Amino acid sequence: MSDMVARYILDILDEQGGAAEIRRNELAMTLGCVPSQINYVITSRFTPEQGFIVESRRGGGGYIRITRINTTRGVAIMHIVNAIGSTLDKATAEVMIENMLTRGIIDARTAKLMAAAMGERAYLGVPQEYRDSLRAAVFKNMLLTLLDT
Amino acid sequence: MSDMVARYILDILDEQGGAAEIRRNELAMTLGCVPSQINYVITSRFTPEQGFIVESRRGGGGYIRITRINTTRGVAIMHIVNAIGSTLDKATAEVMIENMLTRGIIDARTAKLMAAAMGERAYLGVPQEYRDSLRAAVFKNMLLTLLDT
DNA sequence: TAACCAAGGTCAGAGAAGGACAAAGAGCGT
DNA sequence: ACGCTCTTTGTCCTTCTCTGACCTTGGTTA
Repeated sequence: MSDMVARYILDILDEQGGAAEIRRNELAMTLGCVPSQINYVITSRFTPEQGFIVESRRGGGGYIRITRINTTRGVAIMHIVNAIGSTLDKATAEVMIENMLTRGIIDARTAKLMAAAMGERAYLGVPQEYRDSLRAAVFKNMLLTLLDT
Repeated sequence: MSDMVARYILDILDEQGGAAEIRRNELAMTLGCVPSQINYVITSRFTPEQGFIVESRRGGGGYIRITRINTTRGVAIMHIVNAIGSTLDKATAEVMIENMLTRGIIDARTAKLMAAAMGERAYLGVPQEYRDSLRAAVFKNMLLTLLDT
């Protein structure tokens, strides 16, 4: 089933040149599965890690939009994302940011912004043991959106 | 429907350079919706939070005037920083970011980046009770760096 | 001034999507 | 058989939208 759903989405992605907008319930109907199956497929096979961006909206006229990322910049970023484990200390983050800056993957302002989000000051209220994993998550999240631009 | 109404208003706003004056019933008629729909759209998408001022008048010759606000960057940013308390939930952060975007304080990429750092997904491993205060700290930190760019 | 008409405002309730998560199932390697 | 991972499903939740009944305010007119 999951394969079918995934293939269906990939087909649209190909037809539409990298962007697919679906309506969850509708798709579930046409493919004959429960709606949450769509969520499962998306969260398991269309993750940012695998090169996709997913946006969605609830309520009337809601949708799920899936976009494929492709640029070389994207590849570089994915590389970095993959290199980050479940934790990330400030120093390492800073090296990575600096690295991206010199490689032209990000501009100076973006670098500053990211560095700010990694700074120790931002995590003052958080117990030591959570800081680095949190930092990793925030950093990954930010990187992934860079794919979009 | 809401999208249509919003787009219609935004179009006028652009044409008129930041100010749109509409008549509720008339607009509802031309767009084919109930009058209160107009109110809904305005209260949900043209809030002060999002950078708009709305004035209106009832009775004969009544109107609704929507104006886009435009302050200088630094002031605006400080305003936002000050508006953030010790905690910040995701929804509020998103509204603020959207607001900054529409006001031209930040560009689309920056907005996405910041939104990513605010996203619930980034805080999955963190106990609920720390998330919002952490988010507030990260957000403020990022905002402050925007000041010197 | 009282009565009336013309706007716009409020609010609650129904409906329309999508999201999160837990429980159960299916396959597979050891 | 056991444990692990990936799937499938269902239930409950949150967000966003739409509508209608009723309210308030501002002009107009007799």
